[in-house]
Amino acid sequence: MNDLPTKYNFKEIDAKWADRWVKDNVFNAKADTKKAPYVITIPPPNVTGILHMGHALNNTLQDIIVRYKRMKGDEACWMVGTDHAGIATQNVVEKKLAQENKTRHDVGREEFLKEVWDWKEHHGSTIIRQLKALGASCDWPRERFTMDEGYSEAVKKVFIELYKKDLIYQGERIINWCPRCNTALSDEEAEHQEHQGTLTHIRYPFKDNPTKHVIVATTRPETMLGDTAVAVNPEDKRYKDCIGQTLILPLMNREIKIIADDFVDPEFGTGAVKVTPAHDPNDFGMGQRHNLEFINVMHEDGRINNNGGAFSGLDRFEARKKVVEKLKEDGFFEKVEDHTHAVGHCYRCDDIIEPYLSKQWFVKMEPLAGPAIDAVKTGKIKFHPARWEKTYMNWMENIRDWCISRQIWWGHRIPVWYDAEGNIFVAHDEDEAKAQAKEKHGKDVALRQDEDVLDTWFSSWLWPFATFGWPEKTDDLKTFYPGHALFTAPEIIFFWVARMIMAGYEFMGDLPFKDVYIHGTVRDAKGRKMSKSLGNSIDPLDIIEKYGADALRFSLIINSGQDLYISEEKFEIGRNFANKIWNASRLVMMNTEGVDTSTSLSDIAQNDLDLPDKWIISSLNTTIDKVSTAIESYRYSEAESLIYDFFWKNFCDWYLEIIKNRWDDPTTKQVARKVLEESLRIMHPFLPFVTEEVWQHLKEGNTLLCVDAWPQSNAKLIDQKIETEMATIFELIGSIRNIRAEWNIKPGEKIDCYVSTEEDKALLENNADLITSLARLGSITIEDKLSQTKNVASTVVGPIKCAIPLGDVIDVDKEKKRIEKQIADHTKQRTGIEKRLSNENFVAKAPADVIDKDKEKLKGLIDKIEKMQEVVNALKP
RNA sequence: GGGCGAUUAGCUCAGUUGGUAGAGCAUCUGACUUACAUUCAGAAGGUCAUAGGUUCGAUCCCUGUAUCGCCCACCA
Repeated sequence: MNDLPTKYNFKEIDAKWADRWVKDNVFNAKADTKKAPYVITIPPPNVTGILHMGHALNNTLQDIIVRYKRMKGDEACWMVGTDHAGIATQNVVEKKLAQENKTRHDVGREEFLKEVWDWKEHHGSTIIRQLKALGASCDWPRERFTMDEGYSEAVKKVFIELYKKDLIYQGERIINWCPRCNTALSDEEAEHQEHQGTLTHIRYPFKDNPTKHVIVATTRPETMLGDTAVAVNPEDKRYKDCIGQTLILPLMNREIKIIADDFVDPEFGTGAVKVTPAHDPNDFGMGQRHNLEFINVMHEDGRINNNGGAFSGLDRFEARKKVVEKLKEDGFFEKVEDHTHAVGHCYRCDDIIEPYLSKQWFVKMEPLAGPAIDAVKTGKIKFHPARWEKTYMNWMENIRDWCISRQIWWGHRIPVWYDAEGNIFVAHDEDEAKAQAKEKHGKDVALRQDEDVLDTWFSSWLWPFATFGWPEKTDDLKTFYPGHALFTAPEIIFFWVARMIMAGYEFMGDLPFKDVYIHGTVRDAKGRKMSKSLGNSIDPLDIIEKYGADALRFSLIINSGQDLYISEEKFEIGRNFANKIWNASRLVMMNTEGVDTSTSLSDIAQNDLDLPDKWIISSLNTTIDKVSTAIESYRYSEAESLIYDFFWKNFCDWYLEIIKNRWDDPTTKQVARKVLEESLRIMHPFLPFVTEEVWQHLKEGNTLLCVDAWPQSNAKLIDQKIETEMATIFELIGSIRNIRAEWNIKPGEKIDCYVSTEEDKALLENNADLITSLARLGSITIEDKLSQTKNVASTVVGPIKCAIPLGDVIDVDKEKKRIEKQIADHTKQRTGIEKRLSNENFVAKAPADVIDKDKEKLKGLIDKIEKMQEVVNALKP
């Protein structure tokens, strides 16, 4: 039991623990806990989702903090679940139907929804399984779905509440409409493609003087049939006098006014724009601002309707030709020129999308934004890195109303019913709506429910509290709201983060979380976003298979500064490190069998320890401190570097090498064993699988590491001086090894060292054994003055601490000059700082800690200069 | 067009309150040391994009320029 297998078999280990942790239910938080709760909520992945690198990064970050907090003794709850992802999911099922040559209209709404639910039952938990394989320590029994029963209640309640508060209204808006599919598309579904089109210039004559005209330009001439104004920039001198005058719309003979609007760019085209409020999003905006008439000239299938006069019945492209012909005939045509511009295409049938006027539901956002803005302004909610606050503020301060209705079937159906007269009844269900209608009409009337469903984000924005049972007043809600942190990608700050904050204040009266960590985007080695269509994505599941889940996690995090540029070799660092942990553990365990492990490091340190033991204990405690701080400050890659350096460089490369021939010393055994144990603890959040497996062997299966304690650092065990001294010794040994090779000194031979200060002399003398054994020398002699020989040595360590004579290599004069230059630099600094400290202005204004720091620096500089001066004085050629 | 970033070794990036530039890959040199070759010891490689400014001192703070990128809105 106490031995590790020779081979680190991550596949077996990963699978074993992923399974065991879930089975033992160790990640389930208790609502009736006495511990401090720590709560994060997962950005719910789409039910259609499969784990990609972005997920892997996002969830590893969350897992690190949640495992850390759990070990620290908090009641850690990582709320988990999936999002119904309206459009994405509907697409999957529609595609399936398409294979049978059917559309959703063929099967009908009810049957179609059954199909979607069916799909969800069979395929909806793929990503959950994958998260488990990644090692995510989510609160699995609490898993939710944004369309499960209770959650749907929450969504309805929110809609009704907002409606009652007059914060939800029905209004008109331009949406993307596909005339071929006969459906509305979201902005995400409209693919903009560069398109070689034309810009047709048309003359609009003045009513009072038909010989004069204004020229407008358009890419879609047929829309002129619905024009209700011409707009110019208010600052445009060419048109200043025309503002307010009346034009005659050609072909339709409608009187339209010239209006002034800032939207118009005087530089583009003629500086005059035809305004078609019903067929263009920008014109729609102008239409609202100027109270224009909205004339819809098109049927849903793209044919011109009766508002199009002589052109009614024509298809939109046919009409385009005919309109231009007629304009030419009637003398209103000015010219046509080529024009390349982006045109929206339907993602499904690739047909050109028509901006189309329709009725939609909206949420008034401005009243909700206030508390959410304050929360960030006052620092109650913090972004990490802080710069994202600017992005957030910029959006919040210019917030626009939120269009929440979607013309699809999969989702939360809008809880609105209409009677024959179009009266609106907002209710939880049809019965309640009927009751309302009965009250109004005094009798039973037939109602029909709104066909549309709600935007997916309208359920996601309730995630931090709806998952805990809201609107019921549950124990969960009481314990786990508000939460603590949110981890997500920058592109959904608006869609999701901002809205969750608003919902938190509106419905819970409190913020949903205190910290928002925004991580980078995962890209390929060339900087392109990873995507299926580009074929450049690296599948995290492949990496898990090939390198192990720990390797995936570790490598991702250590690369996670801003955006991550990933190629497969990047995962070697994690694989190598996990392998190193395995083998170092093996070495320690082979040599410490039967050792007493009940004594803590603090107690062991009560004994009179050797320098290397003291050093590794000090270094461990320093690392524990720094890693804890780094995790709590959301600096994960730094935390990993610290762990990596400590474990690999200090523990393995130096400490384990030093003690190689001292395994019979019981104290050393204890120290090595304990340091390994503590190292496993601090490495666990980052590499949970390998550390858990080693732990089981080390502890003979008595406890699980994932629910064991995070180590407490002991300030008494940290000795900065020892750490510096050891660094010096290591540097020296490195040099000696190098020189040995260079000068072909055989192992066991003698070498002379020269030091320049008493301190260094003592350091070397006290550790002569350590140095000779590690440098594989027979012995060293230490002379205390560099000046005693003319031909001093090649390698100088630090600011001339020690030199090794190996012939006529060093030039003492040169060495002297080098140090003198350093002294000069330091002196310059010194006078600079002195000058600053004697400046009354500075002393009066600067904060106390800045002045203290200056003073400290000054003291350090003076020390340094004095020491170096000594060295120079000693250097006599 | 609006907003926000980036520019440091051949590559990918650290560098947190301004004080003599760091890591990992890659390259080269050495080591077969019985935990690990997914190893160990070293070397080489940077006017910190550019031009100014503030400062005794700038990779760091301020301004301009260039190049690259992201988000939002998309131009009749």
